[in-house]
Amino acid sequence: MNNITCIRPYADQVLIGECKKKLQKAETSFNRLSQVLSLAGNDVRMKMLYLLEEENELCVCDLADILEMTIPAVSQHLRKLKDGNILQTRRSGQTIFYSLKEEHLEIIKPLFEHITIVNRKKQKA
Amino acid sequence: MNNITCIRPYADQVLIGECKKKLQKAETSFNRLSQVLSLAGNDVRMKMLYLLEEENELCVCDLADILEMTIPAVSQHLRKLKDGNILQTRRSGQTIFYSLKEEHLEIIKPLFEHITIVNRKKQKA
DNA sequence: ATTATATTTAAGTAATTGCTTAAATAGTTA
DNA sequence: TAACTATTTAAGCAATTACTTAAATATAAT
Repeated sequence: MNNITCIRPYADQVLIGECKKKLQKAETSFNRLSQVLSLAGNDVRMKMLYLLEEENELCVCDLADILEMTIPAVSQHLRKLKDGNILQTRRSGQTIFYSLKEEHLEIIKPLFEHITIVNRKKQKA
Repeated sequence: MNNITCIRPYADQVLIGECKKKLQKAETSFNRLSQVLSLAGNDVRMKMLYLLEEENELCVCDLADILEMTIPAVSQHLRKLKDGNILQTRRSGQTIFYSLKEEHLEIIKPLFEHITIVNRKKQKA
């Protein structure tokens, strides 16, 4: 029962109490936000989201070709994004097209502004 | 050698090529972004960032009290955020204060706009 | 020096992640 | 119906995550 709280006497209990209250009040927001970010916080899924933003919709095969990944691997990432209400699907025959969904778009979209397309000139040493 | 690529003949090779190129050019951005987001995409760390945004700086003990977590647990989260260049430290005696760092602030800060402090009246049913 | 406080580090562990390969679904075409 | 294409699902596994407890550092106070 040692590491659980701090013992320092000068702790600002008022501050701590207020902070706790703030967290409590926004509990739902934190859950939602961190859940969306944990989905976007993966290299592959980040790329998927970016591609879908650019191309509007893509099928599983397209994404597998572009990302040079296995179909099941791609499918499983897409499933997560769909479960997280970030993507939606449209079926056309046997092809399933994925696209960004409205729901969490206001979180996702601004992130793309931080993607800088760098035209680097690779120099062979 | 079956699941690796799609076999469909109607694949738009031009589109796929262009998409690949886009990804390549922004490779560094994707890495940086998804790395920052993976750090923020955790309930505890999201709360830490929010608290530091609100209070400017807090010590490890404060955060442990507020989050009702063990000191080492808090310390280890803080370390990750510091390693990711999201936080910085200031020492005052034996106390170490953590605060948000400039570097990735333009990614982190807009996220807090999605944290709504709801003053919900809990109704007992 | 000794003791106390604040923090970090390390070792261990259960749970989660992201892939792999193989099998199951589902719609299409012959 | 049978064969084919697109996708999902399932099982297995190595790597990572987030915690726990115990020990190590480092500064401060006696």
